[in-house]
Amino acid sequence: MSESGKRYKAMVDKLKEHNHKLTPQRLAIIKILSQSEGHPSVEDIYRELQRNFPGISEATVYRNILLIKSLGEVLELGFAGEGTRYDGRKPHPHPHIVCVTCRKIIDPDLESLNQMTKEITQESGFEILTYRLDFFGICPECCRKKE
Amino acid sequence: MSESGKRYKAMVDKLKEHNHKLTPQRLAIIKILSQSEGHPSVEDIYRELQRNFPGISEATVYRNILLIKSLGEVLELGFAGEGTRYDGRKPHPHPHIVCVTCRKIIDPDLESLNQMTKEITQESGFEILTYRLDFFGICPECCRKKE
DNA sequence: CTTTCTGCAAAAATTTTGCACGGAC
DNA sequence: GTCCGTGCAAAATTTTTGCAGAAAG
Repeated sequence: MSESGKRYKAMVDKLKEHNHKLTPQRLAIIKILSQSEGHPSVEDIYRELQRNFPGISEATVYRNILLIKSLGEVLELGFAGEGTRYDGRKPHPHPHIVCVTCRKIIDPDLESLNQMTKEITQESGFEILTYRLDFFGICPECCRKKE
Repeated sequence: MSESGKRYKAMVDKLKEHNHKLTPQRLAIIKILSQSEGHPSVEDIYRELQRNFPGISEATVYRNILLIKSLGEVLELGFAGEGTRYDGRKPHPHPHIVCVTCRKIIDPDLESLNQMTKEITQESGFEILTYRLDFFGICPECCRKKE
């Protein structure tokens, strides 16, 4: 099964497990979340849905994302200056690299992260629950085009 | 001179350098930005200002923060779920630790960061321009209260 | 004096909520 | 049949914009 297929199934299972109904709108939303590589906004998801659900309401998108978020199946990414965006493919915290030119987002592996979390815990005395790490830069493709 | 005094002066200089007028409202806003340790929101700044400027407008706060941001003298921190917050004391990127209980934000020192940026550059081929790193957890004070 | 800045109010833009109907189970 | 979920509209937020008058330089 494809990666997005697995994510879709995991979300459906989580909904069933918590006795939430599987409405067509709800399923369509999790399908988009499980497939979108571009970290879509509510507005993106709403527009995408309108192709198959002409009468769908924005409130439905907001309410379902709220629900899916409460189940821990989507990662919410607030950016200053633009609306909140969502990652349903990898719902657990992970670093991103965002190309400021083409807005592409890549998920790198980072050895140093566990080390860093330890350092933070020791220095601050906080009980660290989660984190958010984004690098912003220009991707190799856009670097080439610049010249 | 105090740290906040230096920041205040740096912001005033930057305003002069770019031929922006030094209105009382503007000066009051940069004074708050240079002194606030709590990473205030626009709303926080607006309320604070009302003590000395009863008739001040929210639009003035928004417009001035936009200006100061364009001069690179304040760091904008967008969080999903709550409004944008600002750091005028350290306008260049640095890590934060956010207490999810009392919303306090503190600035830790982190040795591992340069190392990490190198790792990212090598792995991704991106030209890294900036980053954003926030840890979320429960601060020592709130940990204690919980029990 | 000139140009920018401010306050006010209206307008956008974004997210939440109340309510009655409809559909999943 | 029973609830939960949806669509719609209104409300609550948050941020931006237009304009006339005020004030900094």
